[in-house]
Amino acid sequence: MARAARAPAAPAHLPDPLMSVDLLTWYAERARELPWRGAGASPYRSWVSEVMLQQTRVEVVRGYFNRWMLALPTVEDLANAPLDDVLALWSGLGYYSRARNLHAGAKVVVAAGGFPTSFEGWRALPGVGDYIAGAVCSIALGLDEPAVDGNLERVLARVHSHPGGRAEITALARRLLPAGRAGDWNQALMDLGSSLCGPKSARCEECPLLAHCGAGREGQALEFPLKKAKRVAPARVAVGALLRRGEAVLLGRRQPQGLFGGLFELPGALLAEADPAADPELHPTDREDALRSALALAVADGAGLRLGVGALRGTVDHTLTHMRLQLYVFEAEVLSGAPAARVDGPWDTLRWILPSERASIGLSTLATKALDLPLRPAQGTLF
DNA sequence: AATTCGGGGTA
DNA sequence: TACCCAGAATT
Repeated sequence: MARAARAPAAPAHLPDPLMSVDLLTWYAERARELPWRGAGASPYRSWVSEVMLQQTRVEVVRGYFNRWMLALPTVEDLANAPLDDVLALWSGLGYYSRARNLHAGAKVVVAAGGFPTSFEGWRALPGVGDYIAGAVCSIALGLDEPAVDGNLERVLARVHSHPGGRAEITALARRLLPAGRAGDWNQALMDLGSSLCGPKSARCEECPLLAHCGAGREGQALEFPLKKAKRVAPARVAVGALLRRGEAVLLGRRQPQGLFGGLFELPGALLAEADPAADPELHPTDREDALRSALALAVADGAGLRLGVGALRGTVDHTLTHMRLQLYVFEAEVLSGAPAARVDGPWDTLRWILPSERASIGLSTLATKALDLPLRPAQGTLF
């Protein structure tokens, strides 16, 4: 259902301040145990965890967070690490600008001689928006700041019978916030949103806020907040070349901004939506020939290599938020030239990568799938 | 205000 | 399939 064109801005229900007492009581008994909570809390750990948790589920983050802290236990370690190492630790987590911004932010913090001590200070760091600034300030610094993520927006929209919207819900959160307990209060609502008050199910009878909740008492919890209609992701076609030199494979490192920025991938190209080879009506044989041509052109242009494109090794289907990708991976050989990145090309570096180096470079899940395409039957995989 | 950024769990 | 997840930056 699309957000109403003239949604009422005012909440249809205002809870009393005692709501926070019931919420904190509930939280004291059943807070989730997480590596960045309790004795594990610090500005650095809180910051890293919040960045990792952006649009990413808690259970996925646990493993990444623990590995990260073993490799980069302090902000100085992060600031001094090469970006390739940082992206290697982030590989598979997605939204790679988060890692690039975190790395850049660590350099800012170290240069400044320490972490910011105010909301505005945190908010000025790259990759830190209103939510993360509020979360770190309330949880790690004890400041009275709201931190409205998807959980807070959903729970508080229901409590107030309000259509939602980050700015308006933040204002409502601020007036309920119990002084001195903002960190616990924010996290309590996050836990509540992840356990009882979900997007598609609300177990209101178990909820400590039911007596305070406008939508819950009306049996209308799932009607709030209003949802926005989203468009379907278009299908796109991409090509990649598998070039081998002994055990090594030639990979390109994408320029450090935009899609998969700073990550390594098979040399190739994302075809334009209007490319004839992307026509779903095209005969498979004609398509393969068109893709071979597109691949040879892309690698000649971006890597300075003249290729002989051979057999289709396989295809990889991969879904991103805003597009569905089908990657065609071709075996290929270098007919002439040496790998050379172009300043304005898609890659800033081209490098022959050995299997043993795989864990030390940034790889998207898409690139990992491409590298893991099976060799000819009974020969295993490449790496 | 919309779009661009990944990937996966869940129904 | 279609959501949507401890969102931020860009246009």
